[in-house]
Amino acid sequence: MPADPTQDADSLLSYGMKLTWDINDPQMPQEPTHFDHFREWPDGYVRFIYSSQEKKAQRHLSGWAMRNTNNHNGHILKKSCLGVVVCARACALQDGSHLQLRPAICDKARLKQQKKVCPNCHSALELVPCRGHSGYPVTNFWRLDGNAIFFQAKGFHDHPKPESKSETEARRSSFKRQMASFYQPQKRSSREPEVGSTQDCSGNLSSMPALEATELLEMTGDTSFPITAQPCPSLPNADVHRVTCDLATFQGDAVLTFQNYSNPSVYLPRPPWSYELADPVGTSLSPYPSLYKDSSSLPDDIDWVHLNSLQYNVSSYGSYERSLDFTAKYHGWKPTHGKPGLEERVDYGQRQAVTTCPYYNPELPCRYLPVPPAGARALQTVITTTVAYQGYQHPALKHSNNTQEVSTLASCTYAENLPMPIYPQALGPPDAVMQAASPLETGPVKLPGDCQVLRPTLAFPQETDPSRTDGTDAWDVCLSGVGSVTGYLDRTGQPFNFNSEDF
DNA sequence: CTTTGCGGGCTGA
DNA sequence: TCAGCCCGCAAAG
Repeated sequence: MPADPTQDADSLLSYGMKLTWDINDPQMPQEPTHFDHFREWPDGYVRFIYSSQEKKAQRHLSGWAMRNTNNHNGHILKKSCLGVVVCARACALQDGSHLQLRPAICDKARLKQQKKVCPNCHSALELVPCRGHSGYPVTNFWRLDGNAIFFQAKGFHDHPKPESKSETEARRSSFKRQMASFYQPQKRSSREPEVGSTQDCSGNLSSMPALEATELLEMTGDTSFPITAQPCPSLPNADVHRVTCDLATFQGDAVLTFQNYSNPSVYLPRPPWSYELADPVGTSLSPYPSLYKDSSSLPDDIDWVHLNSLQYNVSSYGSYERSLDFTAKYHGWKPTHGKPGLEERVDYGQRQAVTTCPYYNPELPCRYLPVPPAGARALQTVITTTVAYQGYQHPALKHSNNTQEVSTLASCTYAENLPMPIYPQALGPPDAVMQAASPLETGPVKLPGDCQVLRPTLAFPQETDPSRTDGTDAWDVCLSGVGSVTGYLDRTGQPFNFNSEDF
């Protein structure tokens, strides 16, 4: 492999993170010579510097539903996260996924949106607010300065990703096309090709046939509902690595998510869990083929029942993700939590330590651990170990000879927003980039786009609630088993996100 | 109609 | 003073 400057350890930092600046500085770094690649899903206390020519940066786009917030500073655009809209009953969709709608940005539209019902179970919708910034919504700041657009994010999103804007738009347009074809069947023999031809590798679209279009109309009255809201993992290069999201292969799940949130009118605090890949020994290749279980056998698998309670957002990625979860167990996924404010001081590579909750470990009781002493935090580090998943092929990939796709998925073990500065050399063909992300790598490997595994400490205001200090709630969370844990995990986000970001 | 950005104004720390 | 948030307005799609 030719030398790639971005393989340097310190290149793991975004260009924006390499420089010392704050969005509020009187003087920003002048005339940056390098820019970061646009990140659709920034998460954490990150800074990026985009080219002022970057269209998405110009539009201050984000995958997260960010609304404008007045900070009384005309030079700095501030946006805060609206969270995600979910089914209050957390019903499982046909494919096992859950609704994760994009909150309408406009207040009025959002109120209308919340008055609607889940298209799947007709129960109420619930807005899960973002509280990832010391109890407040995550905020994003944009500042145009010279030839650069400076971006700074504060806080870690403590909820699943909503549909991205592009996904929402794609779904709506697809829905409209489907409607057109549905009511004009004589002109179009089948609407399937319409769905299949959709560019967006989204569960929303791939599962459209799960419900009849007329049914959708009756249930929703408009086109604002995705059939499944969990964005399907797509690959960094949608053209080369497009994978059909085979959600239909996932039938065996009985995940009772969100069961602690049955009242749609109350936004119950969520346990301060986050997940971090703590892989003390897991750098070796996993014996995956022997571990992977076909989805058809899973419901009868007791081990799987246990694993299922540990897994992270099982719904969207189907059996593929279940295998990842299986791997996660073997490689020490740790739920973590933190306290408000601490992350303020943390930058990439210095994310604070986290407390491990051993509930994923069948040998240990499930306990909510209190905030650890600062010293303990200091001992913890971000793990950027590559975990080998390549033994398993996503069902959608089984028919492909492109094993590179598998390694692409398998290698995605890095924190979301893994900073990747954009140097001219780094803008090569995606294939080359992905090859660089071989699971055989022993060190951190950059990935284009956003891959999310490491979850830094989250900040929750309720963590200071005295009623929680005895861990009772945590017991509830843990011992309610599959439901609560995965429910929160669902809300927390997806560790394996492969967002289709343009290259 | 919705999104987006702007800005006035209020509140609490 | 700062941050968060509510509101209304206007432009744009």
